Order: sequence, then structure tokens, then C-alpha cells
Amino acid sequence: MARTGRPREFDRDRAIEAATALFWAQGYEPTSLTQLKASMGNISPASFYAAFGSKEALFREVVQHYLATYGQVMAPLWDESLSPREAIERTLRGSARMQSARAHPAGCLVVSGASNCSPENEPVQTLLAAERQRTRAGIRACVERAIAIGELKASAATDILPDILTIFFHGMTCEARDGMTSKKLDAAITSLLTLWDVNAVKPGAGKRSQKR
Amino acid sequence: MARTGRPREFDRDRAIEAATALFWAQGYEPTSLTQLKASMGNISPASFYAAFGSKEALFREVVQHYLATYGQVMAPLWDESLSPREAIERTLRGSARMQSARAHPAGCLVVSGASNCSPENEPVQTLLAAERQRTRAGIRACVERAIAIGELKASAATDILPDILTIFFHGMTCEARDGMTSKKLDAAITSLLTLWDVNAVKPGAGKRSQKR
DNA sequence: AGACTTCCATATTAATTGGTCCAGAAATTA
DNA sequence: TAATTTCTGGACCAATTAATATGGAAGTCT
Repeated sequence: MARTGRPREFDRDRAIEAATALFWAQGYEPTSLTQLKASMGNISPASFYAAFGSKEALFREVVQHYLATYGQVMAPLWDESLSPREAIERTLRGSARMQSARAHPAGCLVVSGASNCSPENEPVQTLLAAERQRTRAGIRACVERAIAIGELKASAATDILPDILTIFFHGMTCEARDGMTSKKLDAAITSLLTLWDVNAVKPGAGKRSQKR
Repeated sequence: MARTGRPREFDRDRAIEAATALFWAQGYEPTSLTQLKASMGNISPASFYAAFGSKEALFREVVQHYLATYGQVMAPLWDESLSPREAIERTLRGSARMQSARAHPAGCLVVSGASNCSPENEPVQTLLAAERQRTRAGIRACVERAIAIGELKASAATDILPDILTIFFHGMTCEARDGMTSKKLDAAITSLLTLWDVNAVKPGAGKRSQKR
């Protein structure tokens, strides 16, 4: 965008990426300006503020960047060309692999990026909470679509199914950060999805109207 | 214990309780000495350090206090007089009710108490991580006991069952903090436990050898 | 060229962080 | 009462927090 004037000496995109790694690993508040500037090649405060405005503004950019890249593992949730079950399964498996990958910090930035916050940074907390709400809505929409198109039966079990999936989804962050492997997460997903299948209208493998 | 000398003017137990609420709501790092002292009745720094030693020492006491009170919802895990399923169910339902109660901050202190931490406070993070590991071990022991005494079949599904339960258990913290009601959490648990029942040797309600 | 724009380095801001120290007050024990 | 013990209030500490101000260097465009 900047046409005239002295060009910036550091790479803004790389700087965002570095900031993402820091916020992801430590969270919003514990990550200091000093760390951020250092991760961007020891740029000066003036350069930092000229480029990003403030710590909070940078964080919002980081979240956008995260959602546009790593966070795309959840895109299947809103892809209506997929069957609802396929959408859920791809989201879960994709997230599991992403969250436990070693190329970046573990877990999900949206879940753990601002979980410890003092009152003055409540806006940051709210930002991520809204994003989690969007995830919940996406999961719920998938289940409702499955019921609407006759893939799932409407029942008490399918009423609560979105919540179970969401709890599990958000729980993966804690486990991934504590070191659970991608393999184990994936196996857990396989097993969890039987909760979908037992409520399917035409069960693929185990036909049965399960009720407890 | 202090027999002679001027007695402390503030109630140490109430102070711990107040500190617990603060750490629980905000986490370790964002909670400042100023807030802590204020919550204890505006005591002086001298009184604070005489009574607790340091912020970190206080946090360790708070964690102990938490485990000895609120955390007792997990006691069934290590109560071998209960059937393994009963132990798991009581732990999950007790935690769900506790974590979503309105008398104190939502979620679990062990999960979210130090999730955002700068490198210098790694010991605090490690403390909670060890506690979560204890939980995992407890859940795993329950499932293994169930297999040993013939309540559950040994299979791939039961191999991964402890991990599913743990992911779900830790996921409740995120949901509770985001406002999920006790009722919904409880319903989710009911549904989740069908993953146990379909692997039971003598199913209580739905007899079937489910496999996918 | 020369005007203009934007950058960066250094110094500095006020506020807050966790933590220490000392003098004096208040209670207990002998 | 006297000696002892332990608390409290307030001043104070160095370090760090996010953020600004200034002045000059380094580019771009006409």
C-alpha cells in the first residue's frame, strides 16, 4: 500500500507469524512488547507502533491470521457440499492433527490465547469467546442439518450431541498442550464418532436403536 | 500455632479463600499482589509476605486448598469401593455441577489456573500439569480396573476410552467458563457414558456388541 | 534535483509489577 | 510489670509494563 517514503525494513508478514507463535505459546497478557519486538528482529518501539498500532491491535491481526490459516481446519463445518458427518469428522481430525503438530505451539489459539486475563483486557477475552461461539454454532448447524436431511434421528441424544462434540473439541486443546499425540487424539475421535453413528437413521456398521 | 506475640488481624483462611476466587477467575499471572491484598481486606505487603511468603507460595497453598475442597468432586476416582463406572460417573457429574456453580468462578482451577504463563513462571504451570496428569492416571486406572474385574471388554475402544473421558473432562472447563449450564453438561455426560456402556460385558440397558 | 513521506534509533514517559525494610503498636508469657 | 514475640502501616526498591516524543536517515515521486 505504501507507495512513497522509506520502505519498512522488516517483513510485516513474518512479524505477524512470529507474533502468532508467541501469543499461541504464552497467551495474550504474558507476551510482552519486548518479546514481540525481539521476535520481529529487534525492531524499535516506534517501528512496532507505526506498523501495528498497539499490542491489542496486533493481537486482533494475529487472530485473523490464525483463523485464515491454521484455523481453516474448521472450514468443513460450513461446507454444505459435505455430508454433516463428514464435515464434523474432517473438522475434528484436522484440528487434532493441527493442534498436535510440532511446527508450532500446541492447542488452539482461540481456546487458550486469552484464558488468563485481567479485567482490563476483557475485550480480548471477548474476541476469542465470540469465535468459540461461532464454532459452537457451526457444530450445532451440522447436527441440525443432519437431522433435517434425515441422516440423524431427532432425539434427546441428538439434542445434546452438539454440546458433546463441542466439549470434546475444546478439550483437545488441553490434551494437546499436555502432550497427547496426534495418533491418540485421532483414535479418540474415531471412538467418539460412534456417538453419531448410533443415532444415524441408517447405521453404516452397527444397526441398532440404542437407548439408555 | 503462633502462641505468643500479637495475633494476626485478618483471617488467614478467609484470605486463602479470597485468593482462590481471584486466581480461579483470572489465573496466576494476571492476578496482582494489589488485588490479592485488597481481597484480603487491604492488608499491607508486610502482612502478606509474613503470612504467605510469596505470590507463588500463596498460589501453591491455594491449589492445595482447592484440591481439598472443590477438587474433592474427583475423589470417587480413587474410591475402590465404587464400581469403576460409578466412580467415573460421579466424578464427571460432580465436576459438571461444581464447575458451573455460581457461588464461585466457573471451570476448573487446575485446568485454567495457569494456562497463560511466561517462561519465568513455568514452575507454576508444571504444578498444575502434574495435577492434571494425576487425573488422567485416575481415569485410566478406573477403566483398567473395569477391564480387570470384567465390567468392560478389552478392545481398541476401551484402550482409547480413558483418553476420551479425559478430553471430555478437561473440555468441560472451557464450556463452563463460556456459560454452559450444569443441566447441559449433565445431559452431555449421560450421552457420553453410552461409550462406556456399549463396551460393557453385561450391558445394563442396551445389550449389543457394538463395533464400527 | 528537490520536495515529500515514512522509516528507525534513542531516550523517556508514567504506571505497575512483585518484593523488602523499618519503626512502632499490640498481644502473650513470665 | 517487664520481656518477648509478632503483627501492622507506610515508605521504598529495582525492574518491567505498554506507549510516546524527538531527530535524523533513507527512501519515492514529480
